[in-house]
Amino acid sequence: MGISKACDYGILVVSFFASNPKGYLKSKHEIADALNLPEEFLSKILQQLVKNNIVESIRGTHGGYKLLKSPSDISLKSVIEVFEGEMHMIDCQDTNFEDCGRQHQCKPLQNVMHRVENEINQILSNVSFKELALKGSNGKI
Amino acid sequence: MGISKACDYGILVVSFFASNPKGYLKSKHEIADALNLPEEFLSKILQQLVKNNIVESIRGTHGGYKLLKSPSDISLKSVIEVFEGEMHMIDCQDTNFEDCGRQHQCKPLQNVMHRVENEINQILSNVSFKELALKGSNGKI
DNA sequence: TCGAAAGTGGACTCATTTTGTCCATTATAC
DNA sequence: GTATAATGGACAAAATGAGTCCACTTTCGA
Repeated sequence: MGISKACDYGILVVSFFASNPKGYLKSKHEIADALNLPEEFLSKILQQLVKNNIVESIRGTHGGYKLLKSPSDISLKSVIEVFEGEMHMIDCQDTNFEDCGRQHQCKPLQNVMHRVENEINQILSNVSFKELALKGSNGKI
Repeated sequence: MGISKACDYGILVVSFFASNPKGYLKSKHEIADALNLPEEFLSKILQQLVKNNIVESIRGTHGGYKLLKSPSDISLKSVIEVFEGEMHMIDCQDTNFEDCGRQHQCKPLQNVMHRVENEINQILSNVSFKELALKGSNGKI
């Protein structure tokens, strides 16, 4: 249980924007520099954040990226799901259990697991990037 | 976010024992059969459960595995940690941030993340295998 | 005491995913 | 038009996950 590096970096990036004034625009290169991330990998991460309407991209000279929403409107859950997809404690999401050959044995297990998933999702929904903003002046120490 | 197959199977195995009478002893082969799991892979899973004092193994003819503790004394958290280790939302557990080159930027991020980790651990601790036992007679449908 | 049943553990394979990199293309400002 | 910057596809190396194989040890029972 844990998140991928991509997701980790993604959270860091959003948190970086969140700790700066509204509309703060930075190029991929500047972000990579500020956060010490591999630039080309960061590229992919930013693209995913753009696709998922968390970050906006501006092309051309003086282009870059900025937040599309207010930090308080971005939940930790929403950013994690960009990179990890929806949380599923257990693999088997079958409603028909013929496939796994376990018939209905895991049904009660699933019920509890789904309850746990919901509880965890609740926690992640309730953390916003207002809270996750890097403290310190302009996100720099 | 999710658990590995090994962990999934591990939970299933413990839940299988939990749904049977105290002292219920089954061989690897029988368990693999009952739960439709690859036998040699199950072997590794059982070994880890043994190492972590969740399951007891008995060697030799008429040997097998059985629970070491009462289902109500085995938490979901304890079994997940056998296979996934301690939950760490984020990779960086450094107290000195020189390594990642991000200085103290992720410090506040870490604080929130650790709070989230604790909350999730709380949830997983509060689910026991008494609750996770397969319903139905003797765990069979 | 020997053989069958059963757990142990190391080495190994194979596929998938993760973590990147490279670069040609497109868009924009000056 | 040229410099700057994002886009996206292809590629590659490394790590991880899932599972297998097998030689070994332990124990029971005939």
